[in-house]
Amino acid sequence: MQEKNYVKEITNIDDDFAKWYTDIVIKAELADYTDTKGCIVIKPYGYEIWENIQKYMDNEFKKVNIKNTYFPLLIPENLLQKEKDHVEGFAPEVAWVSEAGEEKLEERLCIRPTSETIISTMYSKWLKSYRDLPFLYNQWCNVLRWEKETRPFLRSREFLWQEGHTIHATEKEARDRTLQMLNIYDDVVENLLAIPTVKGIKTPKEKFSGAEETYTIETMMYDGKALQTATSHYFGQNFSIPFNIKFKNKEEKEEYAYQTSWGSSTRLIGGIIMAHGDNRGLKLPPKIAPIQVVIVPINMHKDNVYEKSLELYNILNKKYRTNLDIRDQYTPGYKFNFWEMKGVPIRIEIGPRDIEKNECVIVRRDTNEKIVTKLENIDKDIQNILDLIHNNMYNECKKRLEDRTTIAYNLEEFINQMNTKQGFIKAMWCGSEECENKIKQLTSAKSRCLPFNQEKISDKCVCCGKKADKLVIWGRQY
RNA sequence: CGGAAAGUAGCUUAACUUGGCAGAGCACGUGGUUUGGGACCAUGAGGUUGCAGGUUCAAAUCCUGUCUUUCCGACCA
Repeated sequence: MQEKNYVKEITNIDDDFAKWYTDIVIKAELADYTDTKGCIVIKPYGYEIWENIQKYMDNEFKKVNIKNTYFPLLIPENLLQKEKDHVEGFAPEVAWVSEAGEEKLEERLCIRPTSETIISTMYSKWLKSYRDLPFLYNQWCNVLRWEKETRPFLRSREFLWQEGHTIHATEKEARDRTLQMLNIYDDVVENLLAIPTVKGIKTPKEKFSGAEETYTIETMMYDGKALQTATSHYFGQNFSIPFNIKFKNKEEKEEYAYQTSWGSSTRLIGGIIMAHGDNRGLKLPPKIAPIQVVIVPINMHKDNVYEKSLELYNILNKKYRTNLDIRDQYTPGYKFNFWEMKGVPIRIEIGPRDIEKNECVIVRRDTNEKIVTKLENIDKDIQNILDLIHNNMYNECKKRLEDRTTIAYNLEEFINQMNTKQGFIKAMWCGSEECENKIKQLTSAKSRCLPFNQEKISDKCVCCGKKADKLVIWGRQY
């Protein structure tokens, strides 16, 4: 039984990972290309993954008092100009509306690439007193960035995301909030998506345009490249001063607010595909899989296979997202491959042989293990196996992350390691942007973050050899 | 933005070099037989050869432009 004959029409994951990725996106019906350049349509199976992430994350936000809002898609040009770094960071990829019908607009409107500017403007209007604070708002929306090169979910011109924006009376409260939201993202990525993370702070070169500090959740994909799955920014007063977000404090003095923003996008779906997928196709973490259990009846028209399958479906569907595949035109073998490609965590096979013994066969997507079980135990077994699958998927990724994280003490080692085993490199850094640039130029790897979990592996910068006290995780990125 | 490659039915492609009826496999529709790892028989439908222009009696084929996708690099919360 050869893998090659097993899977048709999907590029081998080790031959061409990029091609494999786009094959999965299309064949598993997550998304499709459209006539609008650089923009994809997210199909029901992909959108349901997003909804499942959204549902969980939104609930976590609400637990920490975040309220949802909706701000305009269009932002007048003058607002964008107010924060210098921010405008410089985004200007090259902003799309403009300059006409409506036959009429040329007096002021151009930018299609939001992110909403700091318009939200800050409104915050400035709304804020009067320290008693009003904090403002804890989020919005689920689309944004547009005129990317030159696009890939489904990972980088498209229009994408869906959530952006949270908060203002606070004190620096400490804002800083705490920045980290609190980062921890929510960390929980989502680890416990919902089963992807281990590296948490840390970005170097000044890599931080968000206009931020004082940017915190990040970094993950490693199948090929060893890094994917930034979410970020949380502490702005200090960088926006509140130009946007005039101020309030009267207890001492009756005017003070500028302290601000945060944090975001995560449909890029998470790209992360799921690339962290977990294999040569049989997509492999979805049980907690966000649109279909958690698929029942494939065998010899459906014989005995009472159909009735038994339907019975089983009715039991399971109360508790799990279940699908009963009664398509008559496909053989069981076809369906096995089809649902594996779609990444469904558990398949149940039920045919005359099983029904005779009051059993069915449970097959795990992650290990391909077949488990025969009594029908009366099915509910309990499914829950256990879904948990096992989640943990196993997490551990597989964790193992890869550990295997492909190496330590480098000098530039020669760094280059050698990055070229032989693409992954993360732990190395000391002196703090200079020149060293970051040099490493980038020589290896195309960038600093991912200064991990919270700092170790002192040496006291010399991996690049220039000068005194260094910061540990940086480096890697090539998506 | 720089370099490269590719666009023919939903998908994979043949015909292109040397201009002369656009052909196949998969997928799809219908009827039937099947069903424990990608079934089979019969039959049917599906095309502005990415788009625009040029050369020619004649263009999928030659020329020019353009659009899109993919890959590599630059850039990029």
